[in-house]
Amino acid sequence: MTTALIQTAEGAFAAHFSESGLAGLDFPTTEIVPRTVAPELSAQSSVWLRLTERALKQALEGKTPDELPPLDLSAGTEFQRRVWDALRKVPSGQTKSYAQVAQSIERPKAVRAVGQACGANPIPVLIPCHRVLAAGGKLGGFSSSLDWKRKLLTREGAIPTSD
DNA sequence: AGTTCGGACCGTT
DNA sequence: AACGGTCCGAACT
Repeated sequence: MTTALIQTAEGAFAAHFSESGLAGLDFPTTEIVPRTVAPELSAQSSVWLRLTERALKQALEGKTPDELPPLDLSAGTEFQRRVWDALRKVPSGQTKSYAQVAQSIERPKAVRAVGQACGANPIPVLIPCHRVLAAGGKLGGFSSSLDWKRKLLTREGAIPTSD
């Protein structure tokens, strides 16, 4: 699993690639990244990196990425992958509640579990866990800072009702 | 209107 | 067995 940094206007994201695709994406950290020699990226990984970089930048502008790298979600459980798939179907500018997501995957009562699965999302931004709000249009939670959730939503034109 | 409380519910560790 | 990025209704302020 190799890691590469992606510079954006918002800071440096870390992208993790496995043999089968993009497996993780981390929000910029304030920590100083140790200056190690970048391991060589396989030819394939560098292609994926370009795709990731492009997609990420588009997403940060609130646009829908025109192409994503292959995603490696094999680390997730069946339930989680189902949630993540459902998230990917929520278009930019729109939002769903945790309950709505639960219904869309045929588990209407697994509301809190959906919340958990969102928090376990290894590829935020590209898998839009931020588009899931609490009932009544309230912001709800976010593993990384809520500021990110707000920022992403406003960029997409989905105005989280106050708060 | 807004807030707080208490249960019910389900997947993960 | 305990914990969540929840939800809903009831009972408050």
